[in-house]
Formats: sequence, C-alpha cells, structure tokens
Amino acid sequence: MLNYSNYIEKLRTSGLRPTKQRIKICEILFNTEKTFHFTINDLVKKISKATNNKISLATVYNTVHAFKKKGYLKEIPINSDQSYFDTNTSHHHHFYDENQKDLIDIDDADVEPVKINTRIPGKKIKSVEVLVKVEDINS
Amino acid sequence: MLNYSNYIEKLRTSGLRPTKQRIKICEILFNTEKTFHFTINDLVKKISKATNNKISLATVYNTVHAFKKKGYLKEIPINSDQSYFDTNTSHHHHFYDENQKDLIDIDDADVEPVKINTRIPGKKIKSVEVLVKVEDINS
DNA sequence: TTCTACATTATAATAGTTCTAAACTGTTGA
DNA sequence: TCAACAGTTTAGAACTATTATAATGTAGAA
Repeated sequence: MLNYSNYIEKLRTSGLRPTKQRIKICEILFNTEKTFHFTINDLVKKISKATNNKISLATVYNTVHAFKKKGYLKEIPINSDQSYFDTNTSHHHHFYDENQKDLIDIDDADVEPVKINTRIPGKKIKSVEVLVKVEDINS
Repeated sequence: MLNYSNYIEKLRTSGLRPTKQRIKICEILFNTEKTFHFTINDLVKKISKATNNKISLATVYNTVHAFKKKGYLKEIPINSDQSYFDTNTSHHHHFYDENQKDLIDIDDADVEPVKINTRIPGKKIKSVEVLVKVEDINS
C-alpha cells in the first residue's frame, strides 16, 4: 500500500522513469490489500475503468515486462493462450482450476519444501515452481 | 519400441482410425530409445525429414491434441511462445534452462514427493508439476 | 461394393504479442 | 530556466502460434 509519490520513488530507484502511465499501472497493481493474478487483457480492462486517459497496449506490455524484470511481478508458468502474471512475488505455488480456468494461490505453509537432489553442471537454480492442476470431482 | 502394425493396433484400440499420417507420427514420436520434448514446429521438421509425403500442419496439430487427450503425450506447463510436449508420460518433472531455452527431465528419484496439505472443495488433483528454472552460474 | 462417419487438407481467420518509427517527456547540466 | 538528449509512449503494422472452415479423401462396417 503506497501512495502516488512512493511509486515515483520506487520507480526512480529501479532506474525506471516515473511516467504517468507507469505510476497509474503501479497504483492498479500494487495499491491493493490482496495480491492477485492477471493477464494483459485483464490489466487493460482495469486501466480503462480506472482512468479516462487510456494507456496504449504497447505501453502496457512494456511496463509489465519492465516490472517483471525488476522483480515486481512474477510470470506464472502455465500452458494457456495468454500469459498470467502475479503481483505476489513471494515464494508460493498455484492451483490451476482447469474447469474454471482460474489460478489460486497455495499458501506456502501448505506445501512441503520441494527438494531437488540433482543439479545441472554450470547452472544455478533460479526458481522452483509447482503447478497443481485440479478439476471438478465428477469429471 | 513398436513396429508399424503395433501402432495400427494401438490407434485402433484408442478409438483413433489408423491413418497413414497418424502411423507416421507414431513412428516419429514413439519409435525411439529415449523419450524427448518437442514443439509442433520441431515435429513438422522431423516429419519432413522422415517422409516425402508431407502432412498438413492442421493434421499435425489435430494428431498431437488427439494423442495428448489419449494420454500418449503430456504438455509441459511453461511460459513460452509455443507449446512443449513430452513423449515421456510417466510421472516426472523438468528443468528449464532459460539461457539455452532447453527442457531437461528430472529423474523422479531425484525429487522428494511434493506434498500439498490443502485442497479445494469440490475439486480433485489432476497433476502436480514442478518446473525448476535454471540459468548460467555467472548471470 | 457402397455408404457413412471420421480424417485430412489448404487456406483463411483469430488472437496474443512484438516491432516500428514518429512524437513526446523526464532529467541533466549549462 | 531552458536546451538537449536519452528514455518512453503511441498507433498501427507485422508476426507467429494456433484454431476454424469447408471441401475432398478414406477407413471400416454392412
């Protein structure tokens, strides 16, 4: 929960110029009680609800990628026709409801730490992500 | 490792008509010592190397989807611009090398079973997939 | 052999995403 | 303060993976 000028600071210290568009997107993504998942399309809808000055689609893509690169967003690995992003960048995993096409956070306390007892020479582990696909009991 | 007529049988018992195209694709996908990962594009290339009678792109998509539905292929959840499939349908997880854009099987013995201590009411777990992203040590 | 439902095919259509190049704007330093 | 410049935004075109369409072909049953 930050206000307008905090986002300016946050952006500036990340080496991103605090433009109107980026600040607006910060407000939409980060000025919420709860974290959430979204697609680019979802975000575009939120923006058009939140403001009259529309932000071009290219800028939305650019900004989301910039935020992901800075670690303010995570992309969730899932095979879908579109990319899913998560404003919750802390370590946690997901359920994916294949009937509802819905992503649900799994509280990290509910997953035993995943131990990988092998390594690839010359490579370091960047992330370990668990996706639990679920479906209706009678399907 | 099956031969031509075994694939005919396999297809027929799955309720899929054993057409020339499907048999050829079976040979390419399943007549190998080792399992492997592929994209549609990879498969199209393999087909054109293996035969003179080309198979239309739509048929390749249809066939891969049909095989996935029958459980002969698994789709790997990963954010990429294209879908990855796996001829290894046994339970196992993956490394994804972000530098090389390469998928590598993790031997199931090298992963402690993932315990999910929570459930979604009315839903059953269909799969639990771990993706371990790796990158070059000096990056 | 004939019929029918299922498959294949080329091509068009769709959708998400990236590219382009011109216009705009935040920041720096004179 | 203001000019200059590098970074940013923009509309729209381009690109790419995938799906839809509708006509033609074919496996299998009767």
